[in-house]
Amino acid sequence: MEAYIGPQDPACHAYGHRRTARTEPLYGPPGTAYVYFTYGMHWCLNAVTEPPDYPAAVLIRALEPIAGLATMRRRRGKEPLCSGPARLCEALGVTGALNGVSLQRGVLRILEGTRPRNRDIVTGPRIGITQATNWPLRFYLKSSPWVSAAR
DNA sequence: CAAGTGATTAGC
DNA sequence: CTAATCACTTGC
Repeated sequence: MEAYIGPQDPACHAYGHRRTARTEPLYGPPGTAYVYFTYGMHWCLNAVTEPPDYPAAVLIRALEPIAGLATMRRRRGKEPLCSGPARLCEALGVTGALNGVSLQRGVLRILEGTRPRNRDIVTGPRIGITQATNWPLRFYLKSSPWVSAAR
């Protein structure tokens, strides 16, 4: 995942408190989905992280597909299934219809699971951005094949 | 490496 | 209104 840490982050969609129709969900409560459409064809899923009116979120870049593999394969049509922010949205069927919904209750939820040990979490520069390119706000598991396939 | 693709945004 | 940009993926 990658953090987009708010008004002072030039790579954040809400940089400088930019508040438009698109960025509105970022100003909602933590646990809100922020789903945006980019490059004319891809959806990307974020989870809002800060209290209302402080627009910050994390972009989900990869996950380990555990259940519903057949459905994911049908939606994606190819591998990898969930390595990459737009791939994972396609595999999970996430679209703009879920923009602004709660990720704590509803059809799309982020559950509390087994937390990785801190020493297994690695940081690095965020991918694919043109601003603040070397801020170490990408967090991932070094030994995870799913994130390595996410570039 | 470049193309595809269209919403979003800033700037007239 | 116009034009530039874009937190990506795929196929050369």
